Amino acid sequence: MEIGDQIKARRSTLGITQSDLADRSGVSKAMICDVEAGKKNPTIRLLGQIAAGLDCSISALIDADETPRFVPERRDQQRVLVDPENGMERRLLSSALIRRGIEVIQYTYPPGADCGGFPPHHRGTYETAIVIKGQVRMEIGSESITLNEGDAATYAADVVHSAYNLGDSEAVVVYVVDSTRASHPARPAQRDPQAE
Amino acid sequence: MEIGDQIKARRSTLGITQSDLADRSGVSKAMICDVEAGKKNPTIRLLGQIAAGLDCSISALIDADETPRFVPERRDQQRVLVDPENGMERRLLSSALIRRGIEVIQYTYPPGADCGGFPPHHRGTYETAIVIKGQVRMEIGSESITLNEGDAATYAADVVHSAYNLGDSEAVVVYVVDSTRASHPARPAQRDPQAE
DNA sequence: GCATGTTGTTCGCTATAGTATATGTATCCA
DNA sequence: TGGATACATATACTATAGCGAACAACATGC
Repeated sequence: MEIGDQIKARRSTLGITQSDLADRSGVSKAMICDVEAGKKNPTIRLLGQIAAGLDCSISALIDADETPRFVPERRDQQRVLVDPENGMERRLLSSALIRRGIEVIQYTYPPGADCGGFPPHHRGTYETAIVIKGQVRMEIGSESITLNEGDAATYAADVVHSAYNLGDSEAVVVYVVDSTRASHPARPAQRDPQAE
Repeated sequence: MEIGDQIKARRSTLGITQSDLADRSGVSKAMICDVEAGKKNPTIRLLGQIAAGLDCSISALIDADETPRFVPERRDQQRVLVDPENGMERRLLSSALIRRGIEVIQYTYPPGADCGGFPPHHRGTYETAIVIKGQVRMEIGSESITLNEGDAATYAADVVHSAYNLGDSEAVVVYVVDSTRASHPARPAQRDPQAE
């Protein structure tokens, strides 16, 4: 979906005309028309004005994607990975949001398992870890913290980070990985400079 | 943080010079210099070239924010809301990501409680619901689905949506709300058109 | 019919984005 | 003292972003 189409789509859902948008954004009517038609290559400043007029972010206009509106993810249909070494289980809970740069993953750590560490993600990646069950020790770069059931933590994941099950029963942790602003974005984020 | 500073910061973390970036992006050296210094108002196309040269998305350059690198969120320190009417509990698990447009919230539904519905979020908002415990019936717009423990679902949350605890014990659901591309973005997303 | 809007498009014109090239200025190394 | 490298700045030029205003297409009305 092209950026002009995105503007046009948002404008029509708001039920406003090009003239209205011109007034609200302070951008000339002619410019609105040309940008929607893909005839002009707007500056970032102008795009910011248009986005403001549309009550949305510039990113929303740039990163247009067609995420399906409803995606059930039954437990028995989830993508599961089990480490044969230590029995650690990894479940992907949100495949639909991956293209938007967000992952939701559930880890189940067997009791006493040494689950190794994760290599650093790209710069700008953040994670939220939520301990659903058990007690885990997390090492994030130089930080180190013990989380009990119900605890959570959010951290920059661009360093080596790891979790260890401290308890004598299995531990369950849900991770929300936000790479929406990371280097080497997961999703195809660049729009091609259209030829003139 | 200004967009030029963001480019400069990412460039230096990559350890490349302005000339290198000019080569990698196909943008003139002089332009790189001026954009970094905030003296030019780049077009979206040029910004795309620069972003490609920096291996990141345009959004990453625009939505610069300083999210703290480590935020523990102990259960007894979490922001909690309890509905006196039906005993429903709401816990905010990730306050640090809110400014990035992502919320992680845990709901605890008492058995048999009618927990009402949620009004539609803004267009472009998506949610992932993960049933940690119990059995809930979810109504999302015209869709309707029963989720058991371990099930998850991702859906566009720009329609009325609600969850009902079907079981005879409490149900726990974790919601990941992604409004990174929504209208009326939660975070201050527009950059001010800087005066020339 | 022909006024009167309303929405979208095209037409000049001016300001400026963007280029290549040259110059200045540090710093570091020989 | 010279010569590399990395960054900043200045100049002259071309392409085009962005504007106001006129224009077309399609409705409505009387």
